Amino acid sequence: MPIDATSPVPVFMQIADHIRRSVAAGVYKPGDTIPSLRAMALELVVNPNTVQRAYEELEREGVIQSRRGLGMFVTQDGVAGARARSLAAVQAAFTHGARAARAAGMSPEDTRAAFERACSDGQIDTRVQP
Amino acid sequence: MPIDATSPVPVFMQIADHIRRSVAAGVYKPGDTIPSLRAMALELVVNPNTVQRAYEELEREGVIQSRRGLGMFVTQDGVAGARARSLAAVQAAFTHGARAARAAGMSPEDTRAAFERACSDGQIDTRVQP
Amino acid sequence: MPIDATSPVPVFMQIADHIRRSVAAGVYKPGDTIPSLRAMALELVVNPNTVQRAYEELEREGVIQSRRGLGMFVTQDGVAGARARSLAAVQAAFTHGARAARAAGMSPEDTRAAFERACSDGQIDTRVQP
Amino acid sequence: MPIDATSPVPVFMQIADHIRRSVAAGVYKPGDTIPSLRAMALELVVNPNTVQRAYEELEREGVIQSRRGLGMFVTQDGVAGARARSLAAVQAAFTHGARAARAAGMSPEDTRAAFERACSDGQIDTRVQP
DNA sequence: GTGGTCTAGACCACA
DNA sequence: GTGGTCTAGACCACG
Repeated sequence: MPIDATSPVPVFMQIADHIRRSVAAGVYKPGDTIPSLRAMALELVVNPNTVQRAYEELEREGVIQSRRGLGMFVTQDGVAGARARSLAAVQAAFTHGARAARAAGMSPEDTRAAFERACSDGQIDTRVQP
Repeated sequence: MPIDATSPVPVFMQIADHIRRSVAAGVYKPGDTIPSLRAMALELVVNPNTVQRAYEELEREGVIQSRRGLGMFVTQDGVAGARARSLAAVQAAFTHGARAARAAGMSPEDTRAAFERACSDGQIDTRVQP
Repeated sequence: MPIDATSPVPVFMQIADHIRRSVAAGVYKPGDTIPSLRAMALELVVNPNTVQRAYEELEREGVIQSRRGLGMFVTQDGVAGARARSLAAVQAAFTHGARAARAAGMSPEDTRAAFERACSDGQIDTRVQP
Repeated sequence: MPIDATSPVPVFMQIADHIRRSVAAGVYKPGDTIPSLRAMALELVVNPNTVQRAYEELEREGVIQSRRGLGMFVTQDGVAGARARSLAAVQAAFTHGARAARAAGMSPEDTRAAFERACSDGQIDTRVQP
């Protein structure tokens, strides 16, 4: 996963978003464990505290559950929530883009063209490496 | 303009984005003045210093030029830059959305549907009131 | 005279400096009048209030004296002060440059070379047009 | 470093100039951190926000790079820029002095003498205390 | 009235 | 501890 440290959106949110999407996509299924705090921190070259905050966030949402000494497990009923939040995030991104396009005076055609371009670019595989 | 204080993207950037888009859309033309620091601050219910930061950014980009005692003026050749940056921002939003959709396991059809929904929602007029 | 509106040094000071130097150089001699407030403002494309502040500054220094309805006159004993202040300003500029050069790790040779270049560039005539 | 609050050049610019020169001189090398916002603010008896503005400017110039929670780091390729800007500033100071000298009617000999005096005065060590 | 700088002090994100 | 954003309110330069 690409972490953008310069982005205004906090790193811990980027991590949480990523896990949430992975759960929504079925990369991690209910009962699976997600990568350990330290493993994740090493992989992303990020402070463990930052990963911790992301995991806390997901636990609060009920997507994962910690079992001391065993790791973080994807819950049975958290998948629906993860899916809902992920779709909402996608919708929010598109809505934001559409509004910005309109505010900038872009024609509907150009806006649609930008979307098509985004779909091609989006083919870049962002799957997690387990 | 709607300012979202809870957004991870700083308020001053939201303001700068807004003005940039307005310039790109031709709401403010070269030679025009944009709303004064204090007027903008009052309208957005934000501290004047925050507006100032936004205006500084735009001045650095060459979109506007300050004249002490007179106001901030849209430059002749800053419009192209404003346009370019605005379009890039739109593209970035769509690309981000598309990537997130793919990462969440959304089908191309659902992704496209989300975009269409965004276009309808985007019709909300976000023009500035001068 | 070239006025730099973007400079951090206030416009009124730039004007005062210029007049002071002109007096020091003998362009305006004791008993002469300097250009009227409005003439100066028109020539420099500056607000009359700004010129006024410059003239006030010079009057406070004793370089000029206003005679109502007649204009601003260079005083007999103000010339020495104008000269002293102008020389001090020159000295200050060089000292500032020398310190900056040293702080930037420039060699004495390079520093001297920069000065020589400045002398060549300085030949640009900056005399007032009466 | 001496901060002159009465100078027409803003304090934050004085700070940025100082750091830029230090980087140009090799006091801070690529990969080094410069003093923290708060440390600098304490040392200069200045508000942290003021230091921040200076650091922002340097980051925009590419001289330093911020890492949240870690500090501000001198970049690999920002040193050249810092050097170039610093030399340009020295040149500007000398040119300004030379022009002022000429406008004040100083002889080339006196001008040169003023420069020599500046060089002696400039020996004052303005290195930062880390 | 305009923009520009500075301070004091708050809260947040990150290590 | 680090940097980053925001507020409230001050003073200055300019028109």
